[in-house]
Amino acid sequence: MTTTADKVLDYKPLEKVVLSPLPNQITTSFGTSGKISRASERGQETRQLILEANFRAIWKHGFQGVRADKVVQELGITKGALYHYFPTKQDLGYAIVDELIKPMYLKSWQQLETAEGSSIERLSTLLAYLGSMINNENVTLGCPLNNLMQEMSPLDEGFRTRLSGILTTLHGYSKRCILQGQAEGSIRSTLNADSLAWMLLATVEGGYSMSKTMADSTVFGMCARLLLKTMITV
Amino acid sequence: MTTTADKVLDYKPLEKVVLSPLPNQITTSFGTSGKISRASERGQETRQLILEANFRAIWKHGFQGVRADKVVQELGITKGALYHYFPTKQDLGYAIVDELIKPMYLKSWQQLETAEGSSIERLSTLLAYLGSMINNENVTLGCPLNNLMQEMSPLDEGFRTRLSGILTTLHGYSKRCILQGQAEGSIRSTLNADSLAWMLLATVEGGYSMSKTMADSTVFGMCARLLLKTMITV
DNA sequence: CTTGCAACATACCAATTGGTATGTAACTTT
DNA sequence: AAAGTTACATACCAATTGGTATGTTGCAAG
Repeated sequence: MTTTADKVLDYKPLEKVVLSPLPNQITTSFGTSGKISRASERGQETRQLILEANFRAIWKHGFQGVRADKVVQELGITKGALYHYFPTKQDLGYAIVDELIKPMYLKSWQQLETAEGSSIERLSTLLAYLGSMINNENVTLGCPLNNLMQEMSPLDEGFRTRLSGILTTLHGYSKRCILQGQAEGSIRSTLNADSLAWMLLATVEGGYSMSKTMADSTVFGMCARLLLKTMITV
Repeated sequence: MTTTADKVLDYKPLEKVVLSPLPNQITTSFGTSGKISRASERGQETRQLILEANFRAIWKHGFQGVRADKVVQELGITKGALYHYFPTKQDLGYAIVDELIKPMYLKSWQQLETAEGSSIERLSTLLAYLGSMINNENVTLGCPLNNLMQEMSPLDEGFRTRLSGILTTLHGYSKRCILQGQAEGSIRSTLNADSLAWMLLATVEGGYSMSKTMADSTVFGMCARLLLKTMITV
């Protein structure tokens, strides 16, 4: 017997975005002024390399655990370049959140508003997509957003407000999708949309967390599938 | 209109355990041999002080972020004592997991098996209890277990196996409680108990995570209340 | 064509790590 | 009461941190 939730969670992957190495779609749009010098062009490339390499390092070691100069050394870049673009480690961290993590997550979750299909189908597609990002190599790395939230929220208000801003946006996408689903009749309307949106986020992030520590990518799928099932009108 | 889930989540707090400072119930049972020397008694006290102070520091700063010798210095204890009891920082970390975190969580979640009332009532009591642990001072600190999972799982297999062991036990408590609830008829039996137990854990840890970064203790409550509501037989 | 500035490279640095080596007082065992 | 052990305190240490200070090189505008 396959239920609606099962069917709806059958893989319908979006364009495959591999997290490591980073999607190269995510590049800062620079040179909007029209005139781009060779030097500054190469400069922005270097800056981007530094950002992405440190993103990956933070993903594994945490912000505090990362030694930014060692990370860039492996790119053949020296401390000079690093501190040329990012005056402090904190600035580097903020830039990684603003320029890599934020667009990455907004892009994925925005599909809840822009993609085709019913609300529940869009939710299903998103969850399937998020689940498909987990593989055996990165399962213990978890969710970069969640990792950073856990580590930095109590330590640095600049990080916390940036990250809570991302969450608020994702919550907004989710809530509107849920409300629409309830209007359509595909999502149980007895469930408060605002709370359900938070629960969605909590279950997704918690699911990543469980998979990470259990080193078992299937746990996330179990949580996601069941979450959908409990939302669908009976 | 108050639903079953609302009613069942009305605070029915267990004995109030304040996390900071740590519950003094949680002390290693030493001296079971009957003969307790003065020196070793005082020694175990010192050891316990070191453990608890570092637990609190790790809760906020993460394992990597903690400087164990500075932590004990604030207790008037020196490095000598610290390295006398814990040969390395890693040993200290493992001891904190084994002797503080593990018993703390097992004790709370075991109520799912030992407490009175129906399964759904016990679940509700647990969630209310877990929610009651969050206050304005510690909301951005989050859940000590979740924090450590996030930080250390990819970095140290010893940490990961210890933490996954705790999760497995909590999952067991949850699953058995859910199965019993399904037999009783209070929990929707169309939901797979194993998956639901993982989703319960994910939503709880994810809820802590959301509350932490949003710096808003009410988010956890929203997730918990809705989770219960989706489990209850309609 | 030269002056200026961006884009790095190299060398250096104080403070901080996680620890070790060694001493000593108190207590325990024989 | 001598000898050994536990429970610390103090002083020291190499490696690492997050940076800074000072070059150097190449493009680009005036």
